Amino acid sequence: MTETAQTIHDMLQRLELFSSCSDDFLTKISSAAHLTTKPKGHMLFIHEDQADYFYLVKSGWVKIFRETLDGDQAIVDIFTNGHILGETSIFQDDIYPYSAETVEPSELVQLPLSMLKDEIETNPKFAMAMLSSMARYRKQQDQELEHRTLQNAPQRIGCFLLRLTDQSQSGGPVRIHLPYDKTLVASRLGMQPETFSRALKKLKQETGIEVKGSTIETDSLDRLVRYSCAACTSEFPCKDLETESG
Amino acid sequence: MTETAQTIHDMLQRLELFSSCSDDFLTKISSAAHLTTKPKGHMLFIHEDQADYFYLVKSGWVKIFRETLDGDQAIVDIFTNGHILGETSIFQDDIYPYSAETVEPSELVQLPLSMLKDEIETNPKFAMAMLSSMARYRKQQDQELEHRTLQNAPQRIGCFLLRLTDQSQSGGPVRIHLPYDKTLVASRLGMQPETFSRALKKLKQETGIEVKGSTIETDSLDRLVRYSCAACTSEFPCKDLETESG
DNA sequence: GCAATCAATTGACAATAGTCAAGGCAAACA
DNA sequence: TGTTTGCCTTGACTATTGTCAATTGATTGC
Repeated sequence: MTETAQTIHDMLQRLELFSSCSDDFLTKISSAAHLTTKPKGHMLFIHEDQADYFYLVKSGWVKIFRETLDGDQAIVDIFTNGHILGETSIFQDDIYPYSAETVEPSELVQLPLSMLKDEIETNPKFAMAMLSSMARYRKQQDQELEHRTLQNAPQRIGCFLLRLTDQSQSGGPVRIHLPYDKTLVASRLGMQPETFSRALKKLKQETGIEVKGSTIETDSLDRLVRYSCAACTSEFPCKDLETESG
Repeated sequence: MTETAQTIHDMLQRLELFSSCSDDFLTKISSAAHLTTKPKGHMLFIHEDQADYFYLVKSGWVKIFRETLDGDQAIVDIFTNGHILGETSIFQDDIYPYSAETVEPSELVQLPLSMLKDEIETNPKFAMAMLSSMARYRKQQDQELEHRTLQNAPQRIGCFLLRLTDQSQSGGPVRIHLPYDKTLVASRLGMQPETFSRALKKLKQETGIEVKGSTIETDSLDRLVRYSCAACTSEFPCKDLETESG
């Protein structure tokens, strides 16, 4: 096994999704995989293209989105470390259901869908893990839709910030760093950049957070939680909102 | 096998999701199932309750939703004939991820989750069918989120109406009947009843549809498609938007 | 048949978010 | 160092949607 293959093997092994896979399988798929570094703005695949590979994000950020004929786009999600994307195309006649593009310089592992399909069909535990991952993702997307329905712009931003924090540690001062452009955060939350800018200002007034460029600080998350989670059906800290799948 | 069990058996057999299941399994789960008729407004289960059963809708309509402490609710989806709901709780520690309530008088089949779990773990083809169903549903929810982002109220209504039509037959006059209250359609589309009422009026002006109570008529779908699908990433007719799973 | 109830519509107004245009700021580059 | 570029902010305005209140309309039950 090459050094790269070994690296990929170790990465996969650490993912919960692949925890039920044999070492043989991991070795085989790792050998067929490619690890690449892509600059910001690289298209991984396009909506409705023929799908032969799925991707694992090693580092960086990748947005998945769809766009209308006149260039308007809706961002479905933005993934980072340990998330996979494009894998659902094996259930969609090998057609990608969305487009994917790096939004920061990113390290990506390209893996053959055919081997994933084989493994699902032959390893019941893996199929179960896959189902589990999809159910978790689905719940997350349901919540996303809920937020669009019940939360206004400042609340959606507050919720976004909270999800960037380590929710296990509460109390005490917190520093949050936006992982990518504000314009992109805006789009991820379904609003215009101008709205984002003004809504962040409002959030500052309402919760006393400090905004310095792409860093947000606050003495305590309390006020942020009270303000943002008021219009939500889940209580803070939101559980089950982590998933590897995309 | 009782007569009811036989009825349920036959229903399940006709669903794509269960097409890979043995007759033995269908007989077994049908015998453990209950077929009930519920009036409008009956709660099937509540968000975060312990989940022991999943449900199949035989007729009528069931909304799945979540609500905040102050009673605001977000409707995730509304299901009818042949759709199942509550089944994802087996991947969520046997906790229902949303609440479910009938919105029309409905015939429902209550089925034990434990047997579903067994079948997934022992029948790889069924696991695959389950994955397939979830992937399809996921794509549909992604599109729902996209619509909230890109479409305005009249367009969302137009799109909703189009999805109620038989999209294979095009051209010629069409009559569409709203399957439940306008208030509920509004909520399903993430808007207030007042907004729905005004948006429907606007849609009428823009596309020439005729609105009489809960019946909508038009000489041709052309104008409706042109107006509603302009802000969408999929072209009409939208494929892959049908699923049995919920 | 009539009251009661709930759904739906409408008007007037408020709040929220989007659009367009103009600057400001900061990182990157020559 | 100065310029360029792209991101971000701000102002002024518009559009869309929400809110509250009143009314109409339709359906149900007595």
